[in-house]
Amino acid sequence: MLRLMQTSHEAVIVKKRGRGRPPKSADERNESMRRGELVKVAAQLFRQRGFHGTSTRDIAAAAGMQSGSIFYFFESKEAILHAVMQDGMTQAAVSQDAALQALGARANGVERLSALVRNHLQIMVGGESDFIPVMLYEWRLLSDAQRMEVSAQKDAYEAQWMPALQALHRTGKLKARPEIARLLIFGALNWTAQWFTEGRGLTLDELTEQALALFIGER
Amino acid sequence: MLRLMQTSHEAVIVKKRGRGRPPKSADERNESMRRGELVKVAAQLFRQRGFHGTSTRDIAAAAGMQSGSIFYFFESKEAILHAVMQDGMTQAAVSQDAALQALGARANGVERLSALVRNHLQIMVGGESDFIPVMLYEWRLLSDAQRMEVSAQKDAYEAQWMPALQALHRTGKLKARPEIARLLIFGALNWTAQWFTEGRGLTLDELTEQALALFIGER
DNA sequence: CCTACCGATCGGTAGG
DNA sequence: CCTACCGATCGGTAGG
Repeated sequence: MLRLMQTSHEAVIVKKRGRGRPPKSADERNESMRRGELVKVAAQLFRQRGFHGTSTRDIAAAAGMQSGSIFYFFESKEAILHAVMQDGMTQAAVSQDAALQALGARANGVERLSALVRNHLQIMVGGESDFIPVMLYEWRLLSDAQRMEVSAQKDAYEAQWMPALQALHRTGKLKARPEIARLLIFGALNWTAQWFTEGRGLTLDELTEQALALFIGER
Repeated sequence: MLRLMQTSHEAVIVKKRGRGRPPKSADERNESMRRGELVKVAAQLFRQRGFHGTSTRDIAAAAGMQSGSIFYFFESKEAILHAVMQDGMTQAAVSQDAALQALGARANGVERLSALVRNHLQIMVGGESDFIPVMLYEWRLLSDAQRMEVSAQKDAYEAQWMPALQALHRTGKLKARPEIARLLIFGALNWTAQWFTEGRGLTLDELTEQALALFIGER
């Protein structure tokens, strides 16, 4: 796990595939690609069957590997779950940043909340990503240290909702306290993963519209 | 599983512990009590550690039995989960009926929704029952037949919300369509199991108040 | 209900 | 990355 590198003046301990060093060689590029594929198929399986309902053999087979090979890329099954959640939160943050950027600085509270709700629903039920649903429903399986890491990403993601909610509260369109509203709203949106199927009676835009109507009485 | 009883004129097949026959003898009373205890401790463990995170040995130990003895009462681990959900829905329905009865017939939409929200939150986070949280988060682990049975109970429970939501929609206090509002509202309330801890900053009544404020702009 | 046990599966590892 | 394998755990059962 640790590699000892001898330089002219000192001994330096470098973590394999550590954060600070971008992949360089062709080998390393391939390795990180395969790793990413594993995370992706694991996310799909975890979403469909749950973490405990998916064996490491299932993941390996779905990625076209032998069962033991997974542990060349991850030190444990739990580490795969952690990676799924980290990648998912990173994706979600990127997507949310883009949605807010597209709005411009002069957007009002209704427009901002509308964009945030729409983006979050897209992630939850849009079928493009399995990461967030897994994160939400397998949360407790992480170790304390892992949970703290992902929590930090989640907190940053959710914090971006507060300006919009506070603005809406000030103008009287949101009657609940912004902090509590945030928690209840995320509940309502996250739960859609349980019942919403795209194209069955309700489109994503209509769902967004109904959610806005429920929370602030307009869209 | 089946017991053959010989009467004077015919052979009758009677299901052991079938629905139609209430327990009679002292043995049967004890047996159904022990069964109920098992369901209760299983609900606690399932809520804390999840279905897959709980072994049948854990359940047996918590009930003061040997590991094999559980299968005298239940034919499988899955059957215990099913029983947890059935008992939970039955409890929830009783509690909800009582809450609605207490209101009287002249209650308006706001009062009705308020009572329903308060009762549901009480079940979710009140600490008295572990059944509903288990039901909501381990839903997909049931077999199709089991899920259909519990679904019927759940549908009846949720149907009782519709008159209140429709009345509020008519008077313009609820802006979203009642059917979609119901789904989003249950999401918001069910999700509280993830973040709400009684007595930490927010009481159950305050939470009810905030939820009502969010959904219909008043309490 | 208990005792004693089985077969299957699972996460993970050594060595290449 | 693969092969070959291990120890632990698990749901469930036979027989009393």
